[in-house]
Amino acid sequence: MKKIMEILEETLKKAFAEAGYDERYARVTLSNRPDLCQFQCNGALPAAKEYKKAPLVIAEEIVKTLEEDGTFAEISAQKPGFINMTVSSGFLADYINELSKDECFGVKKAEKQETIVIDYGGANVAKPLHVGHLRSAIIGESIKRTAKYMGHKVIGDAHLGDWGLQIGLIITELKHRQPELVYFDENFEGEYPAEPPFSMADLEEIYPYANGYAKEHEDYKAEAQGAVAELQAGRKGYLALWKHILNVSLEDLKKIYTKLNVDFDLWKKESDAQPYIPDMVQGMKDGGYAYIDQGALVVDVKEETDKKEIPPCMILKSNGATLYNTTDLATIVERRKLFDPDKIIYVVDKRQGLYFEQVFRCARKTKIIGEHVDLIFVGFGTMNGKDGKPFKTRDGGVLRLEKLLEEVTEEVEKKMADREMDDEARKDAAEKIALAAIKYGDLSNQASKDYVFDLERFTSFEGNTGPYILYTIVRIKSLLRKLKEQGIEISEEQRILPATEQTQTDVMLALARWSEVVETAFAEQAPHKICQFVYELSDAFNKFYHENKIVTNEDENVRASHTVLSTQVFRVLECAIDLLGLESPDRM
RNA sequence: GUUUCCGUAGCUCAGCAGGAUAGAGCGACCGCCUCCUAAGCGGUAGGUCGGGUGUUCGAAUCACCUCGGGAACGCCA
Repeated sequence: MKKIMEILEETLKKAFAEAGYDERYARVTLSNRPDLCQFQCNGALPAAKEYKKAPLVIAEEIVKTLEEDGTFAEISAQKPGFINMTVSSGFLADYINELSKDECFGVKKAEKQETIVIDYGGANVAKPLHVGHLRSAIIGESIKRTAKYMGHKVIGDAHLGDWGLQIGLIITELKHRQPELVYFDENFEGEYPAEPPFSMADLEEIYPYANGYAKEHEDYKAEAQGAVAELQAGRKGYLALWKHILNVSLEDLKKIYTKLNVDFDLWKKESDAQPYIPDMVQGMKDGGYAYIDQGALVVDVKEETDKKEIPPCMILKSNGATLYNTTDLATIVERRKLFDPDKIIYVVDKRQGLYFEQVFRCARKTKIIGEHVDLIFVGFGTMNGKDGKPFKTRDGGVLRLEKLLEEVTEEVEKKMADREMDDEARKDAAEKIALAAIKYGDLSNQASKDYVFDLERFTSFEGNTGPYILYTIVRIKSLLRKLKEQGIEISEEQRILPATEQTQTDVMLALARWSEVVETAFAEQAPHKICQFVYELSDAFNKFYHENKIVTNEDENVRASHTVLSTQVFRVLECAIDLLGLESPDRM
């Protein structure tokens, strides 16, 4: 289905053409003066220059040809040369009724289905998820859902970090603590134990300790790096330990991601790309791209047009070990082989921007990825505390994601204390509201910017927050439930009547924007645009709700019409929050 | 040092393919429940869009400069 603005634009184009002007001037936008009109066209202003006429004269000519058009309740030429348009309530009602029949409420499925890999996990094994992983998960999940909704074939990959220095650190620390373990006996020939020699809790303690220690002790760090190299070279005992670490962590990670309503289609790990490395590296050497510099194997990626110095992309460290770059490049090889994607989207901390630029350039230069494949870096900002500095716990430590969820849920439960609900429903609602508070608080900001995590504000049930959105949905659910209780059935054929007052018109105009919002949110990887829309629609609906009796309306036709309109709002809101990765409770 | 991002109301943020009086929310103040969830709705106050110059009929939006803050800049990921 065409968007409402496309319809208006076509109408205007005809008018421009008829009046002898280029139809490219007929661009229609939302009005920035809603007090005057709903839509506007500013084309007469630039056209004035080309045709050497006063803009207002042009605008008037256009308006004249459209005055009788039933689309508009009002169309007029204003001051410098604006064309102001307000559509007729009949046209709007017809339009919304048509949209209602559409499966996706007007969203056009992509004409060409693309295969898109979205890399948005980045969690490291052996490290508990902390708030730093939150953004990647939340934003990536939303982008993934939006892409799927647009009809693309999307593969969300957790892409766990299981092959880097952190494993070396853990192995080293274990070796120091329990040198007697068979994993460290190079002459050991038997089967390694099936049970891991540590629990997740152990790992959570070991890693930060080892990491801190390595920062202060060069030799210890060197030992850890050596362990990584040995692991990568295939030392059996280390491989066995690595497997244990992986298994223990994976279970924990899956649990928490489930709680976050984040589900990956694929749980690939850095190590999975290892088999692709030898050939890839060989190819880079054979192709004459890679050379040895200061002992390390690198590929130059700087370009003539660069304003800044782009360092070469390192492929192998001077000790022969692979690193992040190697793995990421090999992962591209792997993804190409397994999925032949049209696009790979990386949802990563924006501080890695330069790094990914290097990797992307290297991938293209060495031809491990074709020109037609889009490599997209979606860099997100830092989540800060109220002090404007990176989010920390009160004692300065990193806050575990689980803990954060708990705290927010508790906060919500506190606020729900006076609600009359049974415990199970309350718990369910509190969890959904808490998640909405966190996710909406995050997603409503532009991803690339830092933002302030404010528990008070996010869990507040007022204003532009997740809870407010859920509340709006719950209100509609409640309405529909009431209707059912009273045995009132609304036929599927029931149409929405033309609006008789402003709040209804506003709801309908908001609904009409859905398709455009989803499409831009997808094209720009901008979930915050969905949030903005969701808020505006909720706001419009709450005003409408306040002004109108729906279930209790005396006029049967109006009641039916209002109910259908509410149902459509409900449909769109549910769909929208699903794209954000939220769920609404039945009551709250 | 180089590069880059950001600076919009007291606070948190939208707006930025240039267009009319720059929008929300929170906070402050004032109102609205015999009526479908008041977790709602209405209203008031609050801004030289960091500063400057330029391009333009027109700049929060584009260019340049400047101030302030963050970040990145080969053997971490």
